[in-house]
Amino acid sequence: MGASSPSAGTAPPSGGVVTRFAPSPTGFLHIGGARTALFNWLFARHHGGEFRLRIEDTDRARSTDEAIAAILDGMRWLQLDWDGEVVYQFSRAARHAEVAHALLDAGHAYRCYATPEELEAMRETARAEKRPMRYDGRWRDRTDHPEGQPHVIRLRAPQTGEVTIEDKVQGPVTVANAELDDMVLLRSDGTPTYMLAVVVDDHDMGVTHVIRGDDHLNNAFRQLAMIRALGWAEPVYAHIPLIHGSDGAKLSKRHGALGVDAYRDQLGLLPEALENYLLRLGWGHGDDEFISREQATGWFGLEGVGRSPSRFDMKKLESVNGQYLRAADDARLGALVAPRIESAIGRSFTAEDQQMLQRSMAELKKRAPDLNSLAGSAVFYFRSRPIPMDDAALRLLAQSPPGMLAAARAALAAIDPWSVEGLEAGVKALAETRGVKLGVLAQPLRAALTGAAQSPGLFEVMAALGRDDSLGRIDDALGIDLASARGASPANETMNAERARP
RNA sequence: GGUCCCUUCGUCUAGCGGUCUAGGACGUCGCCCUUUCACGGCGAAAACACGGGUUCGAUUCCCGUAGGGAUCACCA
Repeated sequence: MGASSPSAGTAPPSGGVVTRFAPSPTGFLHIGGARTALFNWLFARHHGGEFRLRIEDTDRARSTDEAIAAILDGMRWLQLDWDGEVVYQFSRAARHAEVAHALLDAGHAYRCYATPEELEAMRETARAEKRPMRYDGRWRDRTDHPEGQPHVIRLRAPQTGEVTIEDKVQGPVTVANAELDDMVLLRSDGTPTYMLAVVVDDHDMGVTHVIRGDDHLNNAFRQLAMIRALGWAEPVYAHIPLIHGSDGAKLSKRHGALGVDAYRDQLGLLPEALENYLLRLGWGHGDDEFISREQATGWFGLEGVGRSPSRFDMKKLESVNGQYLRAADDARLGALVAPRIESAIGRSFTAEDQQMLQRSMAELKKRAPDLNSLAGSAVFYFRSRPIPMDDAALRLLAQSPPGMLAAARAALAAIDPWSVEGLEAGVKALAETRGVKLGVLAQPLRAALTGAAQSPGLFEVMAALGRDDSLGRIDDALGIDLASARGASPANETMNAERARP
């Protein structure tokens, strides 16, 4: 487990807004968690307050260090910086127990000796009668406590009346106290339950606004009962709707829900794109689609958060990503894409490669929806001869009128200087003398030079490749036995083929 | 099943009683640009779940119905 932090950290600031993101480290930082974190971050920053991070690792069996690392990594990637030290909930178990015992001493809690079998029996009858399972309070008023027997500590919750939460997103939500039972605060092994831990930690950390998924809305009523018994300040609640999959059900692995690391590595997204997409999912500011972090910080408010769950749309995310990709700095893109290409071609980049890559970005980024596609579209520059041909390229070569490529090769060999203008003039002249459209010449050339059917402008490609490599690649293509090449080629391994889809 | 929540184009949303013959974006389709694919430009199809109220007037307010969702542990 990670570093311990027995105290909840810095003292609660006076008056300011304090939000928190409190994931349990039982898996990666998923998309819903990322959005919750983003909303909390934005709300805190908007109000000039604090945004804290707490790892809820009280479930010892399911919490892992890998998950903690993944969550922190994801937060950093999304640039959701938190204030103060990370609070590890497990390390605060003693404080949680202390509060539970204070509640016990004050008569707001009691010891319950019901056995697991008794509880299971209660569950059975509840099921049979189609009622929700509720602890029947059999130890609530008993004083004949068996000495030394295992027991839990339960909250003595109000049984009549009702509670209303003025939720900032959901509005006022009222539930009858009769619907709630006496929840367990301290387990029989003395460890705190989640219900106890959140309340105590939120209080000790000075959290003023609890912004979380609305799967916690029901919990809020029970937590409020505890807060009131303790006489602590009640936080403002805002329960945001969950993100659903395309079928409308809560997003899960079944929908290919991935950790944010996968959005970065496998899907090749830019963090600002994911952030923008997540922000617009369930929140809006007029017709604005592209919102910078500065604008978001200035505009964000709980009033803008929708009350109905929204569906995750990969297509739109990709589109947003494409927009950010086109706007991104070429040097930055080159740096992000380089490792992907290096692993594809199996060698490290030289300084020259770096420059070539960076120069190619301006054109390539216009047609790439993500970093993987971008890498895939740039990789042909760095392949060593003979370069692999994909099926579409082979088809282009096969369909090209006989002699066309050879004629083009001859014309190109005579071109001087080897520049975009010179190349364009030469090839266009040849097309004219041959009486064919430019495309008839350009397509087989494109295939020969790039191994693909799509690429940036042909003349730019040739200019970048240089005379020797360009001519060499054409010679290689001329030598391909097209009759047997198709299908037998091991070469249609584009990076896109390796790209994982959610 | 109990409780709670939700319901505008396929999707994300704008709309906060009259400006709505309902706006934007993604996706889809068509056209233009063009050496390919994109990018870009132009255009099209596409929604207020249903039924009652309230009101001079409902997409906007209220109530039902239907549909969807969340939650019902000594998990978090």
